[in-house]
Amino acid sequence: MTTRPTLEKVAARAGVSRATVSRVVNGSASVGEDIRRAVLRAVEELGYVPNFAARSLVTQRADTVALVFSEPPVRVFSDDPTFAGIIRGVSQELELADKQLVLMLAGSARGHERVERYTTAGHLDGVIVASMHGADPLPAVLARLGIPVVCSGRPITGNGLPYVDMDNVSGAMQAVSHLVERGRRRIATIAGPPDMVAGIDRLNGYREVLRDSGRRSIIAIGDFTRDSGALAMRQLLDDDPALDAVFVASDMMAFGALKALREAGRRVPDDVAVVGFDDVPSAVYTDPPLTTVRQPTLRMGRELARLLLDPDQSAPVLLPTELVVREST
Amino acid sequence: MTTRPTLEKVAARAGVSRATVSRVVNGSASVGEDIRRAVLRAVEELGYVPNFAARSLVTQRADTVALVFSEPPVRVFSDDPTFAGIIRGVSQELELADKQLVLMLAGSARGHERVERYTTAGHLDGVIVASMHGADPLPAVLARLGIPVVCSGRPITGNGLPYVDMDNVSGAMQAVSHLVERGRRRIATIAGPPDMVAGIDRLNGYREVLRDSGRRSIIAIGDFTRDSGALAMRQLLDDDPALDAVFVASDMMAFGALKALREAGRRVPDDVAVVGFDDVPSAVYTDPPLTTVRQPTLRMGRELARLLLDPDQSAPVLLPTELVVREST
DNA sequence: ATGCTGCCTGAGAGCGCTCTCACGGGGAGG
DNA sequence: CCTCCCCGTGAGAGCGCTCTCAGGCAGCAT
Repeated sequence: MTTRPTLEKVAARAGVSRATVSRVVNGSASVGEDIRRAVLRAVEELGYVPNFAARSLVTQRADTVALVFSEPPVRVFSDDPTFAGIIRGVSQELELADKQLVLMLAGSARGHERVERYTTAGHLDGVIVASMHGADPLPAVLARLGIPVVCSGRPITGNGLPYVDMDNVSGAMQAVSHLVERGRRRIATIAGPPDMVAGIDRLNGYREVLRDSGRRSIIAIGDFTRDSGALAMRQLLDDDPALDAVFVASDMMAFGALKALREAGRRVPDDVAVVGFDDVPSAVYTDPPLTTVRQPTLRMGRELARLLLDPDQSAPVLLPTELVVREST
Repeated sequence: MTTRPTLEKVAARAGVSRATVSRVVNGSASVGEDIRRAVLRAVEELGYVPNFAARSLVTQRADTVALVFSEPPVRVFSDDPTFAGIIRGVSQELELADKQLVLMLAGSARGHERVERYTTAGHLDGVIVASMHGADPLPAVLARLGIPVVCSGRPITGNGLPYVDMDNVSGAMQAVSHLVERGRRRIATIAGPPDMVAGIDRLNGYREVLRDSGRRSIIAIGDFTRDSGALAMRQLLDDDPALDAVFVASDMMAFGALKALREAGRRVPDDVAVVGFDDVPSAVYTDPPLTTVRQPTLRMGRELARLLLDPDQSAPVLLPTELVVREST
């Protein structure tokens, strides 16, 4: 038990050479059927499992991919389920390719450096970078290390790397158009962080529809958290007490907004209609259930993994979003 | 860029032997100060980073620890923030020890097998097993492989392995006592899965207080998800329409229960008082804000990592829980 | 029967690192 | 001034695996 069997041992047991065992284990063709069987039996009997480090040393591969969140850990692993879907999707797809996923948080400069070292040390043969703020240099740095990199969300400054993104603009437009169709006159928005693509694009979608429908925009900014949503809602109510609708750029913030509205004595949707973005599971459980824009997070994860694994596909992927109408509008 | 510098290269550049460079890189004592400096300069100039596979091959260490969830991925990475806290805690502590964390899902038999192979292949030098159902054989199997294993949550059948657990019994007792003190007469519970320690212990706590206070118990079972909470609440209302309080074994289920209560026209807390368990962030955002039992998830993660890393500590750790009173009671 | 082609197998050289062991030289003690 | 010791350094042997290369043998054509 203490010491694991090596290729050598298996070879001895099967009465063949190391090379042959290696061939069998790696599923190489051209091994005599009887010999193959003998080897497999020896492997079975000894409970042989190839040593990863030894293999990796010679193949220069690690069969491991990292999903890096360029974000303080609080948000990623708090309870924003957007990340959860992505993680699961990536994980599923990677499993099919028999690769292992490791999650890394790189919210700080130290974090960036850790990821870099980890990559350089040869732990990884691919990296997915998610939730970037501003012009995050990390993806480009990693790519320069000679390793495949894909981005989750369009990089704010095109870095030429492949990426997968949600169609945020269209989603926002659907949401706001819906509010317009419902006859709302004063439609505000709680936007996401101005240094994140999801924040920017959703705000642009809002602006566009508002402009086309001849309404004026009423804007507050949040950072995608519940607390910031509540805060922004209070500001909005101060700015324009007569607003009758609000498009919130994330469900988490919408939950905060709902609470602020409740505390301000406004009824939803009677006084103020609310639309969120993300369609997290708990959107069904709010009072009232939240109208929101669904985005395919699981699929995003899968596409990210696929893009990373497929060497000759590098075109960006844009995933559709869809309005889900519930009782908050 | 294509080919990373090796120890050899650094040695050549610094005009010393490989052994010496290795000593410097690994912080060994007894290297002349001037030579050490020369080596460090060479390392710097060449951007040398030790190859992980080569090192691991000889040291037999991987400097990597896995956190495996013996649970279908849906729950772990949905939006139950209990896991999030644990993950962050483990991650923090591991970072201090300069080890990398990898997350593995092992909800299926295939998953178990994957984790086993991964461990045997030498990827890991420690495993934390979380959210076990029933008499999960995984921890013991892994331990038999000769690798440190700790369990998150007391194993349902003592397997002799070190573990960290929340004081679920006491938490439940606090919650139910609180309900009793509030003068509630018919106190029901929505229990967790009967094959999970958290489910069992919380139910026991409930039972104990109820018995002592001469009330009869009214029980429904859920699986810690929102949907199951809603379902269980409806059952409870059927069973005893006159119930005036419910202790719910998880916040997620409590959210479901709140919704079911709302739909049944019951006011909270006027008609029915509700206490949850976990104190997830969104517990503040429900209507009304949820009274619940807080558990130190971050700390749990840290303790798990500490227990794993410290070879000569194997005593179980029991973490305190604390009632947080809000408006739902 | 002999030569040749082609397929299967084995031998052996590393991959980049750590670590043991031996060695050289300087300081202290005789 | 010589010997002993110890400290700092280098040489070299692997860790377990993959992969190239060459050798052997069967089968076919001549």
